[in-house]
Amino acid sequence: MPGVRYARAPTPYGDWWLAWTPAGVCAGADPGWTEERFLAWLRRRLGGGVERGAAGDVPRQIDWRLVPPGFRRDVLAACARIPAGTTMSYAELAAAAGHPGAARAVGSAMATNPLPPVVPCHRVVRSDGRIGEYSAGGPARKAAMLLAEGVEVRDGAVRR
DNA sequence: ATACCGGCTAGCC
DNA sequence: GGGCTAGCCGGTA
Repeated sequence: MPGVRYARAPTPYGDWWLAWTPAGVCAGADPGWTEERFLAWLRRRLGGGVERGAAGDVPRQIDWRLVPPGFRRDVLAACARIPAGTTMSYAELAAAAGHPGAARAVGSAMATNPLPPVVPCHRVVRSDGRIGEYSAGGPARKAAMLLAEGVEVRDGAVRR
């Protein structure tokens, strides 16, 4: 799959690894990943033809090629519409995505989000306000990211 | 089919 | 508030 570029690019949460095609951003990985790890991860999913690009060339659009249509795409697309500085519970996101009652499965979909932090799965928290888990760096990073965009986080929970 | 498993939840102490 | 539980849904082996 030629035409895939990647770079360590600035985000509101620091420099993250991002990958893109002419169609849009298709993958992301947290700052803790080494370049080798991200590259290997990209090649396994997109094939060869992945090359380093310029951080300034990252498109704004999202390229959903790594998210198969269906439940996961529905949920991640709905997640992408959560405004910065706000949060939604797993149950609310399930309903917003057209799958009421699937809160538990939404957690699993977030856990396999291939494009953090572009698809802001860090804005999805538990119904009781507790921060919940975060695959791309753990709950502490999730809390820091929320704080960075103005969400009040106290004792591992957000205001509800 | 069938049996787990996991970024959850509501209900009940 | 805390802790525990059965129930929940979609993914994967």
